Amino acid sequence: MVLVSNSNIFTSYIEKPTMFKDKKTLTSNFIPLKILHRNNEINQITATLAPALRGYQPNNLFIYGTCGTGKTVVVRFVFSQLKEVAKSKNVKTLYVNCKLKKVADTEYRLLAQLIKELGETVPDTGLPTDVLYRKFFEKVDEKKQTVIIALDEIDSLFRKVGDEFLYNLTRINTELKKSQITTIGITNDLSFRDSLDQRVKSSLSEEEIIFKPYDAMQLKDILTQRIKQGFNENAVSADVINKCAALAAQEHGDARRALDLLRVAGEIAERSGSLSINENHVDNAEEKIDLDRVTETVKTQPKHSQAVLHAIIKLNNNGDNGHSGKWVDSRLLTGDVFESYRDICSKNSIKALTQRRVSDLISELDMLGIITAKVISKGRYGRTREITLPMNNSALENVKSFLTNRFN
DNA sequence: AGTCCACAGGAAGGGCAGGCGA
DNA sequence: TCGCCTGCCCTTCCTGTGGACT
Repeated sequence: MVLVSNSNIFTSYIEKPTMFKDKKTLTSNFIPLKILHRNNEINQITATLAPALRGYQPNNLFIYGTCGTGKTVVVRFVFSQLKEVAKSKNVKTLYVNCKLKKVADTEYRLLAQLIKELGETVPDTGLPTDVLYRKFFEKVDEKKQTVIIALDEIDSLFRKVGDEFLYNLTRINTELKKSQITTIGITNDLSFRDSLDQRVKSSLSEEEIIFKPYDAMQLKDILTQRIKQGFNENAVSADVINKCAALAAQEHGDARRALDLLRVAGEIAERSGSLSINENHVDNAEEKIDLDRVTETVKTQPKHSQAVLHAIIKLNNNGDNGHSGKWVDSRLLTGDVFESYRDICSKNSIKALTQRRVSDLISELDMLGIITAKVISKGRYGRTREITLPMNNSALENVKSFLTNRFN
């Protein structure tokens, strides 16, 4: 073995000048001291939760708003403020993201997570759910207190396990002797409320707040605020801020997207040896974010999902769906994808799943945004899904080369 | 108006891995 | 060790569906 140099391989990285002052301020989970353009929403949530400080039970609250409209950051900000004042007032706040896989994506895991937040641990599996409910009740009811639970991305848990857990949570107060619980549901899905059971709907939506998307000017303000904390002076020009804000405004006023663009553009610029960001870096960042998202999602999918996607890409490439029926066109349909998938499985000595299961895998790929699958009817030639690939060329090439290496 | 197709998608349940308490 | 519980992934069985065709 030959040592190239005596100095540590990371020395040059540490010594290199950087444009970042504090990179964590450019991430979406950073809570700034002042939240811009959300005064009304903060005031409404504060007014809803304030009775807890006088020992009354606050109303349950439902918060709606598309991605990156500040719902989570506002709730966490209000919680942090509440905690400051409520130190001796027996108010406890719990925040759980129901979309976090293996953390709170089932009724059992959600309860386990809530119990953990209250300072006790339960096994990851093995206990009956009613035992967990009892443990949770006991822990909450240990002393006179108001517990406020924020359930972020509550719709994804609902889709998986139904609304029984919401019903239980909203009815829990009748079981408690000393304490009381308030639930805050947070969701991106504006139609979610309609899918709830009437009894859950009425008790959970005692108060409702809708977060509107940010416009380009508001996004500019938010970026400017974060740039002051996150970047050195002169690292980001006004043109770059405008561009990031405009791109994110096109994406339904998504502040998270704007911050990601800025941070990734900064990383790209720094790697190319620059100490400031230009508009090209932002373009590259936009492409990189999409590319990373798609390829990372594909790489983490189970083997059969990857095989289904491989089948779709292969058929899409051929421009020929291979079906021989009367209905002749170039659209990809479930039946053709299933045939191609079976072919891939047999070539790779994998036991193929049933069409019913493959149908679910296609739905899952659709939900992840990797493909789009629309149910169509072809009259007497049946009902099926029409599948298309919305990926851009570079993402498609990346995914294709990964899947070609993986399967024969 | 009735028939027919090719699925979609709901419901029920099997099999497996893993934890807990007796 | 055993019985019972869980989550997860999957199959089997079934009903429902929209629109072209007869």
